[in-house]
Amino acid sequence: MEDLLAELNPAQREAVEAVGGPVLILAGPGSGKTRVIAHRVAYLIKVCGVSPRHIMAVTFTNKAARALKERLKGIASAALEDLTVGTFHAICARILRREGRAIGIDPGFVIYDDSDQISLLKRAIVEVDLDPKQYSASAISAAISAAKSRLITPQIYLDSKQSYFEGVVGRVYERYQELLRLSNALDFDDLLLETVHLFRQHPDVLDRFQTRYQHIMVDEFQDTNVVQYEIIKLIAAKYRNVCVVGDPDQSIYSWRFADVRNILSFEKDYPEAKVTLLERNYRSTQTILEAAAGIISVNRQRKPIKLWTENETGELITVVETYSQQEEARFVTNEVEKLVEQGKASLADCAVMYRTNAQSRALEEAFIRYGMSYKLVAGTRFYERREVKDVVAYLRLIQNPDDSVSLLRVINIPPRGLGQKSLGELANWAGAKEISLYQALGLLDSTAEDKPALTPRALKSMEVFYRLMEGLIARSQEVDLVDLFDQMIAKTGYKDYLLSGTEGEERWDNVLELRTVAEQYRRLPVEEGLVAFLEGAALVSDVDSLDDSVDAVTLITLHKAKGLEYPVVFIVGAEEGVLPHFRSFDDPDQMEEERRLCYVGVTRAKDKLYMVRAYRRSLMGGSNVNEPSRFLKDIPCHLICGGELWSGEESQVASRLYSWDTEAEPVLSIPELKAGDRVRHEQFGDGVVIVYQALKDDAEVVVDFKWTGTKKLLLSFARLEKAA
DNA sequence: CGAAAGGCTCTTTTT
DNA sequence: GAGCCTTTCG
Repeated sequence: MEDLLAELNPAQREAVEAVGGPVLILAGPGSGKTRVIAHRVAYLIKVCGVSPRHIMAVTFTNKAARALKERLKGIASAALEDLTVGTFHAICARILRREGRAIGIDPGFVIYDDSDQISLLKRAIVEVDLDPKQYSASAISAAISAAKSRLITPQIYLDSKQSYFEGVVGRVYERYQELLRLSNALDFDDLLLETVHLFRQHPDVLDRFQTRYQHIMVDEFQDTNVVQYEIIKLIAAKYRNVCVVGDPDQSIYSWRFADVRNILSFEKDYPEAKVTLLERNYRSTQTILEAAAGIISVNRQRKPIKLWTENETGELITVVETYSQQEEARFVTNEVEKLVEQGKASLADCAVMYRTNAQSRALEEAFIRYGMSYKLVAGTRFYERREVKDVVAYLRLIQNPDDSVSLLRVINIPPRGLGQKSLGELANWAGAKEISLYQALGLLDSTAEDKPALTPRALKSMEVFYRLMEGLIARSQEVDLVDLFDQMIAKTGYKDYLLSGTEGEERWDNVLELRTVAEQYRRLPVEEGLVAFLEGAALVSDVDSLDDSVDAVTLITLHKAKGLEYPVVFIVGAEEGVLPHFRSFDDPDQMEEERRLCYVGVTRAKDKLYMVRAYRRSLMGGSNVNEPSRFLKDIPCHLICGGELWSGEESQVASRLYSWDTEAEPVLSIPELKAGDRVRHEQFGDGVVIVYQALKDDAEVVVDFKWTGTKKLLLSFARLEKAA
């Protein structure tokens, strides 16, 4: 047990040993925070003799939860099955499955993701007689989510409405919750919110959890919201052994209603809290750390944490400007190739980070063309693909037939002749009776008095569908998850349906991949397996599926990169409008968050950092010329390497190192040209101008060269001569 | 009713 | 540029 502490520095040690009472750990990037959490749990178990079942550790992602458990296996061999480790959402889902009945939640509830939520909201909007064209479901969704994140129920919302729009939101919110209840479904926010309701309304239940979880730890505390903090406060109220770990400088989820002020609240709610600072960085070079400090120090509102390291100075930061996003991507692949050839890094050592998902496209194309393997974290997420959602919807329906979003999704897939009209009629009929759609289907042949106005054909079709589902539900009691999966596919004819459509093979492969996931749940009792499988499908994040064993370059958003580290990091799109994103221009608080986001990216790098920008970038169809990111200017000059220009090896597109001293671009003689002119290039030979586009002080031309094909060139750099 | 085509809007970050 | 929605035609 001594060696548990021997590997730690004094500050880390202090944090590990402070197991009685509240603790606030402010941990800078790379300061061994994950290590501290793991050692703290091990210390509780091995040294303090605390049973694992009395410990709860909340992580930000499922992957972090797995990593923590993995790490613990190495340190503490005790029985870890009883240890509670997971995200807030996963832990709350579990609590509600066991105890939700007390507040009227059926344990078979399904979890609605964003798109499920949007479809249900659209229905709610229509049902409260509002025009869905006038009110966007996503705007209302954001408002509702904001309300839920502040523990505001529809009643409270309506009672305190201050504007017409809030009145609208309130009405939709109210109906939306009713529809959720009818579908026996909870959305992401509900998982948290209902847990609070459960605890508040049933002190006896809360007491059981308080007694169970005598030690609580929360990672990434700066990114918790008010509801999450409330859950922690409720459970920790009895023993007050609560340890939160966070870094205000890495708070990047305020748009998801995370509230850094929770850190201040913590100090107020637990005045006796011990505060520990972890400031020694073990990850990055001096150079990288200094650059990070330069960037973050501009923020006004922050607790000064001063990071230091004994690591070596390391290499300078490479700041590069390329011509376009394609060139940017090519620069990255070229550079990675070079690093690999020189034996400086493996593919897996390298990560490319960007602000928006849309940026991944150009990168992906370059990697494919270059033949370099990469792993994209996200893209069209697996569970968001149409075919995967269809299959999941069928399975959800088997588990919980009341799930109306899933029912509407699949009732006409494959086509069963049930269009909007019939389904609208069914929905109205069910709505009037306040029953779920599935219940309505079950009543179709039995009700004598009021029948929905359906054509005999539609009626017949619905009955067939109902019997199909009844059959599958019956089967689900007898067979295991994989058998159920196969029978569902067979009985619904989904395979043939998929294969007859476009990209059928590819889509079918995805279904098979989903089946492979289902196999992991095969040994569980059927019902349990189905629930676990569906819960997994609802709560996975992209980072969770990041496979460390594959040798490939990682492409990832800055947000998702939080908590990760790589020897080599490329931050691309270092431009005004991209990073910082233009949506944050008019709000200083948001701008500070963009800066933190940049800081998070920079501090992911261990040895070598590249900051890349494109002179020209196409966004939403159009093409923009952006200034370099303001964050680049906050990196001290002496940390940036100057020297060679970067230009693509295949095309002579103008690219150059961004230089701070010379804002003015080198002035070369620019020949006056127009489309159709004959030109000569030193290297490419003779050609004809196809496209001429004037820019501010320059022009972009596309030239068709006789020998080398079409090239896009920037006039000021291309040294084109006008030929006679 | 359903498939296909055309028009529309909205594009930040995600458990 | 993409997905979603509506319209149109078979």
